[in-house]
Amino acid sequence: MEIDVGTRLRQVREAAGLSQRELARRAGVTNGTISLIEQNRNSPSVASLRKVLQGIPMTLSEFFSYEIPEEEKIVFRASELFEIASDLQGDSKGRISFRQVGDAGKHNLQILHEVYEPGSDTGRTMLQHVSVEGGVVVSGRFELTVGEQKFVMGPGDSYLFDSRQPHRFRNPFDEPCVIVSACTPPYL
Amino acid sequence: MEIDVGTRLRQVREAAGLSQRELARRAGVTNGTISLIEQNRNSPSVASLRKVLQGIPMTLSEFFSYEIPEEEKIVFRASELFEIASDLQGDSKGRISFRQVGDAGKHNLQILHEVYEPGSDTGRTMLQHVSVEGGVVVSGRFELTVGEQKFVMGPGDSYLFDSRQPHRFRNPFDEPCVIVSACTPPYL
DNA sequence: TCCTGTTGTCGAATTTTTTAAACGGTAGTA
DNA sequence: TACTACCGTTTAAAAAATTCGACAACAGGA
Repeated sequence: MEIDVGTRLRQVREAAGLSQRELARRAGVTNGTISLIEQNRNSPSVASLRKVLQGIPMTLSEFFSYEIPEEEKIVFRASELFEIASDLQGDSKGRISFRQVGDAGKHNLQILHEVYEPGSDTGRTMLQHVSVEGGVVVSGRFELTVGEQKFVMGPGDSYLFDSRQPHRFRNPFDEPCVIVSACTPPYL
Repeated sequence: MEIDVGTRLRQVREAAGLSQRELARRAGVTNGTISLIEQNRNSPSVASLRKVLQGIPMTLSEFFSYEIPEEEKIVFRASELFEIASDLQGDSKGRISFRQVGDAGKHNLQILHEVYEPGSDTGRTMLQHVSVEGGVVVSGRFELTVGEQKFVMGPGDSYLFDSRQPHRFRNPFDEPCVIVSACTPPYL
């Protein structure tokens, strides 16, 4: 369940030791606005909430990161891994398989069993998303491009980088490549 | 720097493979609203943005998590994986090897190449930490205990759970077991 | 070609948020 | 007791977001 925005704002404002008026002054809104938001009498626009949080200061992402734990399925058999959309192969000849462990969104951790067939390629338009990702090569070889850099990876080799850097996976070799990767937060 | 809300929404909507109307239907808003937001002609209220994201689905926190990139070492050769302290084997006979990819702390994502020799065990005092962890069995078998539940895992099987639940890894079989696992935030 | 369904955009009316200014309450000081 | 300074709340007008309905563009099928 999610706590309401008003209560959350009151929490963070008070944690910052600010009065409604003081925060309003720093944020460039009126104190009335903050009062109404905290009472959940209106739902702030993103624009104004952003301004308000700049007065704390706090990012929108931090503001909204409050969740509760829960029980879930734990073990997923080899056959139960969920094949996620891989229509991103673009101009690639070989197939790419992305099989996901469990519900990545719920846990904020995405673990994939990836198979790159010979000739496969995530495409010339580089991937980019807001995550951190890494992996270990289980078998085969592949070519990893991150930003301007190219790497050829083999069994036991591994990588870890900020996914905001443009990246691309390609298997120009003649044997399939198997990787176990992790990504947080998940990339759909 | 931050990308604008409209562009971001368009990104995630298209990544989800939804049209404006389809997303609108799922979210319970009108397509016009989504059109205007994506053009940055208005700044959605938190209430409506939340509704829209539920149609994706995506949390507000995820939606707003985009920040600035950085340069780092990316690739770690098989020989470069760092063996982290494994004095937790307790009463275990076989050795456990935890080899970490890169600097887990920096990226908030810990990826391990783990080898459980026959007879190895993380110990009777169950592990517990504030993380989410998951992994895929590359070869061999092992026994996973989470809370009250016990699982025997084989090649291709995987797991994903909240590490606050007490857990234990054990290899009572007569062949080594290799796992690639991920944990966020890292568990030292 | 026409028909049908879909796409994203746009204008006018409606609804909601934001502002600006006032209100009552509390605490400290003289 | 006043006075001052601050607190959070409230109200009516102004501003902005949302809806509703229509529009043009495009694609596929008959």
